[in-house]
Amino acid sequence: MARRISRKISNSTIHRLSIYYRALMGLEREGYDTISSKELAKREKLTPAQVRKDLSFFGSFGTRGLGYPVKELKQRIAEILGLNRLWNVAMVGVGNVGSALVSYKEFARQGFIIKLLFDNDQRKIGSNHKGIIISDIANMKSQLKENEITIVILTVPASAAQKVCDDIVEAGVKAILNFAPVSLKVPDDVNLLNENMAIELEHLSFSLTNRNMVMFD
Amino acid sequence: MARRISRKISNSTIHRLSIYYRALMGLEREGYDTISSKELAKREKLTPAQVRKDLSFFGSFGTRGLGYPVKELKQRIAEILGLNRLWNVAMVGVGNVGSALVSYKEFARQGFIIKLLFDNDQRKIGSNHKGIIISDIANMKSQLKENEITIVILTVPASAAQKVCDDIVEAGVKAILNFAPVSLKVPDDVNLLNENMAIELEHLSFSLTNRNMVMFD
DNA sequence: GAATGTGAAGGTTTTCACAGCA
DNA sequence: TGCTGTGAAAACCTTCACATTC
Repeated sequence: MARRISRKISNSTIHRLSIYYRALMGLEREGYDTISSKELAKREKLTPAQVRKDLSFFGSFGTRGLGYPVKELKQRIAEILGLNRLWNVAMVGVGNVGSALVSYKEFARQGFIIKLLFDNDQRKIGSNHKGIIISDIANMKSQLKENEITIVILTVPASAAQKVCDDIVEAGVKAILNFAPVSLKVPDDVNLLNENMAIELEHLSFSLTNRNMVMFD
Repeated sequence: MARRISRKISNSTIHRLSIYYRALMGLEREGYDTISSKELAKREKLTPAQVRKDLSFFGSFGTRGLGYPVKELKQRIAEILGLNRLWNVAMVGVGNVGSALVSYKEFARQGFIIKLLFDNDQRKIGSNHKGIIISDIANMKSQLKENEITIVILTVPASAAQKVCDDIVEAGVKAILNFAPVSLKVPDDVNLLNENMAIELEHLSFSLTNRNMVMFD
């Protein structure tokens, strides 16, 4: 029986779990059977203690003196992250970003299956995009329910995002990945994550601009 | 004269600066002249103390009893983030993700101008993509230098990423936004940020899977 | 009165360091 | 011996609370 998690796991730990998972996929391909926290940390530019602490929240997967079994640890992290199953995903807004993400291989590889596409542009509705017919956003609510969609990727313009988001919430969806550059209001039981690629670039421009942080006064 | 920053600013603070910046753009459009930390925090689901503390690292921009002047604060944050100028950006790898990002409006709006596109696919090289000719990746190093590119967005397949990254570093570029799902090695003076949209989805699937975190043993 | 700016307190995350086990 | 697992310490980040200013 899977052990329940008894404390709040930090976002950083969850994020690193995804990083370990990818590293383990690579290690498996490279033929490793076991991996030490030291080596795993080195590859991902973390500390060995960090790796061990992160994993220890979920159980004891390693062997003292040896390290962690690559295949089993990978499988165990997949379980923790919920990747040992398929997730029905819908994409709302099939513009630039949306249409690129439909064919983003990394999603399908981890079990995120894009089942439905929605847009409000009459020219797009009914057309086939990478094997999926684009539906009218007017029918979204019922279709999200019928198709048991559990995750929505929101890629509509900022101005439309809150209204569309409200409909998604009303359809009972509890997880939204929002690409619109706007802060959305959702009930407490809905998981909303914001993704904004411009913000990452801004982080880079900050670093370049403030390259020499010198003591001044 | 711009005050130099005397301590290490945390990544979370930098990230929130981008959030404040977007909020201030909205407030300006809505006609606000001043905004209190309380109101700004409410809009972005933060605490007033957090807002004030973040801003205080960079100076005193507010007026006691009144709040912060929207226009000036926005301008000041733009300076801090390095958004009061243009950045020459190159995109390396014009596949699904890359080609979508070329027309991502949010980049140009913040001054990130995509000047060059590179790919290694002979069928793509020479073709015009949204007004930019796709160049042969074989000529990348010299062209990055000639065009004074300061930021590179890397959207090549994982298997090619490290080699391409090495060339980018050799061309003297100090900031890379990497979309390949692989951990890249760069020298200490190069700013590397990883962006992986699947990891965000995995965070959501973790939350859905571990929805009821119950004390157990 | 209202809201900033900021030391100090409180909380969270990371790192240390070592006991315990293969 | 080598490496995990983990309390305790250290570092870091957020919130509190209040003196200060408009």
